[in-house]
Amino acid sequence: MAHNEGRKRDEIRLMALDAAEAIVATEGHAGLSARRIASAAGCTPGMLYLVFRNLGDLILQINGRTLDELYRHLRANYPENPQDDPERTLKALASAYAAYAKAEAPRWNMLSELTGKKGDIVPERCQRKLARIFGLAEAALRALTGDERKITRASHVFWASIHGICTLRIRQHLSLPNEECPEEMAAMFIENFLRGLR
Amino acid sequence: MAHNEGRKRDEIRLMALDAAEAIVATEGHAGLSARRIASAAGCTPGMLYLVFRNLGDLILQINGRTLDELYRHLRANYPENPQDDPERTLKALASAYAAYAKAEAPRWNMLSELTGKKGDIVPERCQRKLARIFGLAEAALRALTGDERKITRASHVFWASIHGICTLRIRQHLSLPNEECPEEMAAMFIENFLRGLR
DNA sequence: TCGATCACTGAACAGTGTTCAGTGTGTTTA
DNA sequence: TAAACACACTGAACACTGTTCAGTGATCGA
Repeated sequence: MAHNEGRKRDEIRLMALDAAEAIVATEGHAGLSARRIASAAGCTPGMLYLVFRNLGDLILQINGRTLDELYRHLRANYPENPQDDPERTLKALASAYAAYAKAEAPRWNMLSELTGKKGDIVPERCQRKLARIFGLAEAALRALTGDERKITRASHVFWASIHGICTLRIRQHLSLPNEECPEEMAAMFIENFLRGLR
Repeated sequence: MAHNEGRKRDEIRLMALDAAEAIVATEGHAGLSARRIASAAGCTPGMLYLVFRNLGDLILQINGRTLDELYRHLRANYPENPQDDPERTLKALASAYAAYAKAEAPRWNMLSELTGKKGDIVPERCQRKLARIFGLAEAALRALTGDERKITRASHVFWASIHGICTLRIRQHLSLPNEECPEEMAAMFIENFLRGLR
């Protein structure tokens, strides 16, 4: 029993995460509720609390899977030799990021909302998933300088900017003219930022 | 009566907004609730719904006041002749923005969360408040080129990046090394972005 | 003073996250 | 085989949430 227990719990965990992701995909983050997740996953609300610390924990685990999916998506559009043409590489990353954010808007939005409501720092596991994504830009930037600290900082600036640009457009804080799509803004950022770095 | 009505309603509106802002400042966005706002503002929950369409509307109005406050804060650290030294101007804006975001973190966070939950587009009034803030950067960028479209796009990129950088740090998605403060990241961004533009 | 009006109330509704006494099944022991 | 135990699981209950609206009571004009 003791060793079955773990397996069953993990099955429920996965069923709940799948169910929750499906709800988020169709109704957005607001559609999530313990009772709805439980009924979609074929279990009771109480059971969720044997598997997750609370709903925030469940959302955090979805975010973890989103980061995995995002990484796979970025890798799929990643050149073989990122250092050969850093500008091309960064543009490819930005473009793939924007495409993912647009296609999976509710999931992507959830990454920023509720990232550990109260003092709950982002767990180490997620930090590592993020570091892996950051690393994709670092590899390209390494072609420009040997200064590792500069590379790290530049990749932080790069991702923060790309994320900011997508936020501006996709959450529609603004009604910008149509030609101001994330890709064009990202292109302007990358071209000038890299020209400055060189 | 009919003309008193308006005044009283507006008084209640202001009391409610003040009360809600106080709650947000001490307990964050999660501390807001119709009953708590009402009791702090000295009215009943039902009354809030005579003054606001719903809580989202109330939050939107707080966001409007936050944008006003932010604009005043940015103006206070704005050089007389922004075009004389664009880099200095943009750095001052970024620094002031980061300082505000840090000092008023809960209010600032609310700007991104819940920006019109469901199809509620950001109202025109807020759009104009935002445009006014964007304009501060545009004035500095005008020293570099006469192409108005380029200026507009560059200011969008500028604000998106600065916002992204602050998001990265203040929401603590990441445990970056301590020396990676928003100011330093913003400085790297501005220096290279401007060097590229010139 | 009477009547009408209407601003305002607060109980009620349908939902929320979360807990935990109780149930029923499965396993181990005598 | 029968009894005792263990424990995974349930779902009713608690204290909240946003929102509504029938009813109340004060204010105003006649």
